[in-house]
This record gives sequence, C-alpha cells and structure tokens, in this order.
Amino acid sequence: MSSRNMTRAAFFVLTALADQPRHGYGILREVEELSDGEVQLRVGTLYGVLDRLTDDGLIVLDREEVQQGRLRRYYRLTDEGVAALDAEAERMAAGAGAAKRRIAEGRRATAPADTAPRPPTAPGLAGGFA
Amino acid sequence: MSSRNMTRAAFFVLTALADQPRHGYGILREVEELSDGEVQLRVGTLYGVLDRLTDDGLIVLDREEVQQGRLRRYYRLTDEGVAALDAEAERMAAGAGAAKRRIAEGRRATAPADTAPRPPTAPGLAGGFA
DNA sequence: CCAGAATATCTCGGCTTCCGATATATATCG
DNA sequence: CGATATATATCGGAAGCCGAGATATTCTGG
Repeated sequence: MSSRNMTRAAFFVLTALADQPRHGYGILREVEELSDGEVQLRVGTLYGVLDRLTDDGLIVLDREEVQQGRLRRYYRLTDEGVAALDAEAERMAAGAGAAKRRIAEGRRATAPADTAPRPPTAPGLAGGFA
Repeated sequence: MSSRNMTRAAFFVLTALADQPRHGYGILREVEELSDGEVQLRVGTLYGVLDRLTDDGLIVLDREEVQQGRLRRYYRLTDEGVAALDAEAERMAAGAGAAKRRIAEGRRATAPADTAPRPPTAPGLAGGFA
C-alpha cells in the first residue's frame, strides 16, 4: 500500500520507543505489554525493522550498556520519528473511525428486512457455467 | 506481525465494502475517497487481496453486472467479514491511542527543562480519537 | 549442580504480500 | 484520432514477516 506506508511492525517499535529509549529485547516485551498481549512482535522481525527505521532516520542508537554481562543496545526516536509516529497514529485513528462509521451505515442499509426477496436485478449475462 | 494480522490493503478493502457492495474498480476509487486521498490501493494489489479475503470467507461475490459494455463484479462483506473489520478497527484505534499517549509521555520526560515551565494541566488530548 | 527458562544479541531462508508494468476491451471527450 | 476513464486480470521483482537456529550469560527450581 502506498501513501508513506509504515508497516505494523515499524509502528509498534516506534510506539514502544515513544516514552523512553529501549533495547531490542525490551521493545519486544513492551510491545506485548502495551498492546495487552494482542500484538507479538517476533525476534526475526525486530532487527530488520530496527535497521530500516535507522536508515530512514526515525530512530537512532542512543547508547550501549553492559548489564549483568549482557549487552544492551538502546534506541531512541528522533524528532522525525516522533512526527512520523504521530502522523501514522492519526491515519490509523482516521481509518478506524471510517471503518466503524461505515459498518454502522451498512447495518442500517441491510437492517431489518431479513428475508429480503432478491430484487430482480437483471444481470443480463454472466455466461459462466455451462 | 502476529495476532491474526490483517494487512492494510485488506483493511481498506473491507472498509470500502462496509456500507455497500462494490466492484473492484469502485473499491479502488472508494478507498482513495474515504481516506481523503491519503491511501492509494494499487490495482496490482487489489485482486490478490480480493482472492485472499474470499478464501478467508470475509467477502463473497455478490453479483455480476454488465454496464455499458463493461463487466462489473460486485463483492460484499460476510458477517464474518464485518466482525473481522470491526475487530481490526478496534485494534487500530487502541494502537493509535497508545501511540498518542506515549508521545505525550515522552515529551514530558524529555521536557526541554529551560523553556516555559509546563502548566500542570495537560493540553488537549481527550483520550480517545476522532 | 545441572537443566531449563529468561535475558540478550543477530542471521538465514522460505513464504506472503505489495506494486509497477503490462495486456485487453469499451466508452467518452476534445 | 488519440488521450483518458472505466473495468478486468496476470506476472515478476522487491520488500517484509517470522520460524528456526546460533551464541552467550544469568537466574531459578529440583
């Protein structure tokens, strides 16, 4: 899809980083938590996303730490990253709203008349099956 | 991404069909219109999506018409399709809300310290979305 | 003490999905 | 008469997702 398309994975990585810098594994856990367990960002997905977001200038490597013998590589949002996330959130909210509104409209249209006898829309021809 | 992931293209096709049945080309135009020109569903994307949604039982072929010498193949949402779209809209709204909230938290945390001391009451962020 | 889980990094290959290009056909507008 | 709009559909390259595996340390339960 077009229109400055941001992938879902990228969106959730940015969201996880929106309040504070985090390292890869932390992002994984945070995405699961912030989505109430609904979204599970996979390890195999993460690093590709991190690389792409870095290339696009939406995140930067903040710092590296060694905690209890384990390396932690922290990333943080750039100003551009914040702006991109904000714009994407706006688009998603708009899309969700549009869907909800249309579902309501559809319900109204299809509404009560259950056994609606097929209106005689003469298809003319559809010459399919023999 | 996991968690019964629906692609963006699929989401917008379902949204375009939510109020009434439409044919392929009509979906293309409707998606552009309902998204205010923000989202452009591509022709090369459409038919694959339509096939997948049909296989998944979220849409069905409603009817075929010949208008002005041109074939029109109308699709419509199934009950399952409506439910799937509704659930996805819910997830998107939640995701958008989470992102917005976190951006606000991040701004507070990264606060430019020197600039005007933030008045206690947060500015407009009425929780939800539009 | 040792096995297994958790924490932490990263790569590879297969599969799915996206989309530009292309093909076909009719109708309309300048 | 050529361009644009309407309308269908396919193909192949590119991008993206994710299961699986590699590597290494620490924590926990039995």
